[in-house]
Amino acid sequence: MSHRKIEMKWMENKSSRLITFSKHKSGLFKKAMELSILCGVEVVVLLFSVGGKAYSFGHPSIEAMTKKFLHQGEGSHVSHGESSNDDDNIGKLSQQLQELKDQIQVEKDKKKDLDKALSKYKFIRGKLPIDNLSFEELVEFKASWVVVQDNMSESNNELEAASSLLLLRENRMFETGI
Amino acid sequence: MSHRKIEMKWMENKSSRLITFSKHKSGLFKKAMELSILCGVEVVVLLFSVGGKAYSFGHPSIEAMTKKFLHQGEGSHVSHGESSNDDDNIGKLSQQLQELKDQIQVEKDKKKDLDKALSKYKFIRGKLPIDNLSFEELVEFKASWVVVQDNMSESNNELEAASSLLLLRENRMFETGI
DNA sequence: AACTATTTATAAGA
DNA sequence: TTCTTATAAATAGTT
Repeated sequence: MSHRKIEMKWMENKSSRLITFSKHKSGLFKKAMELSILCGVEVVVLLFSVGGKAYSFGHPSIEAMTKKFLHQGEGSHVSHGESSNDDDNIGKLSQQLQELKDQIQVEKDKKKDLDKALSKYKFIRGKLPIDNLSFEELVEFKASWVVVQDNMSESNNELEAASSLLLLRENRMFETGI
Repeated sequence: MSHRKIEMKWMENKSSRLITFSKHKSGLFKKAMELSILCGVEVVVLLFSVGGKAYSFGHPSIEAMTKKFLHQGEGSHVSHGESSNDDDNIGKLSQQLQELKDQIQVEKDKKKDLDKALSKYKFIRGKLPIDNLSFEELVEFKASWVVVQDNMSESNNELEAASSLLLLRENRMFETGI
């Protein structure tokens, strides 16, 4: 009895599981790329292993998606009359970004001692009204979370988890598959 | 000559392409779920169609991932001695969040007029040093981006694109497949 | 939506 | 790991 189908449940045998993970990861990424090419869609696949290791696949490339993002709306915008030129806008955006950075730096300094206490903070579901936070509040929450994390462990696992959670929450508006 | 394999390139015929998209999307999500179950990994798949429509799949469920995130570190943290209790920490975090919210609201008010001009801003790759931004700077950039977007179109496409881009940039540290 | 001829993915073995 | 091969799964074109 060999070359048989396997039961759809967690594989307890570690070596088989690792082999299966490797094979299925390749297969999944390949399928993702095929879908992207055939139908002209952008695709992102993220995997988080139990050990916290993360794997990602994106097609088109990160470069291409960055380029698309940076050039979005080009050639299709409506003039408002009071517009300044691109260089001015770049300057203004950079300035705005710098002001936000300055503000967050102030927050960072004020919260220096708090960071340490928070580093072993246990979130209690229900006490923090995270389910009721808007997207914007979540962005802010994440910003504060990043501040809290600053002095923390050598691992980026929590940050990765936070990122995926934030993204998932942002995507509540998405159609969910299966 | 039927039931043959297809060329791996963009399908120009719209109806075939839609059927293929539907079939492959299901297949991809199924493969993602299998990998999650068999190997105990968390998986997220995001699709962005040309029209801007987005589809996502996550396993385990958003609920489960949220729960895991909220309880992360429980039972494994090291005492620091000067810790306060959970309720104090919740209060402090909430306060910190509120302060960040207040600051961003101030920024928002100050930038009210700028928003309009920026709404038709064309990003020029290379002029804005986005490739050199750190993760934290990107979080801040995104926060400012959200502010700018506030008065904008009814569509969430740009926000989705920004989200995926942010996530992709955060994941430069990840192993990239294929 | 369902049906099959084919192609593709992959489990186990080497 | 990488290859091989038997088997299972996915899917392209048809109905």
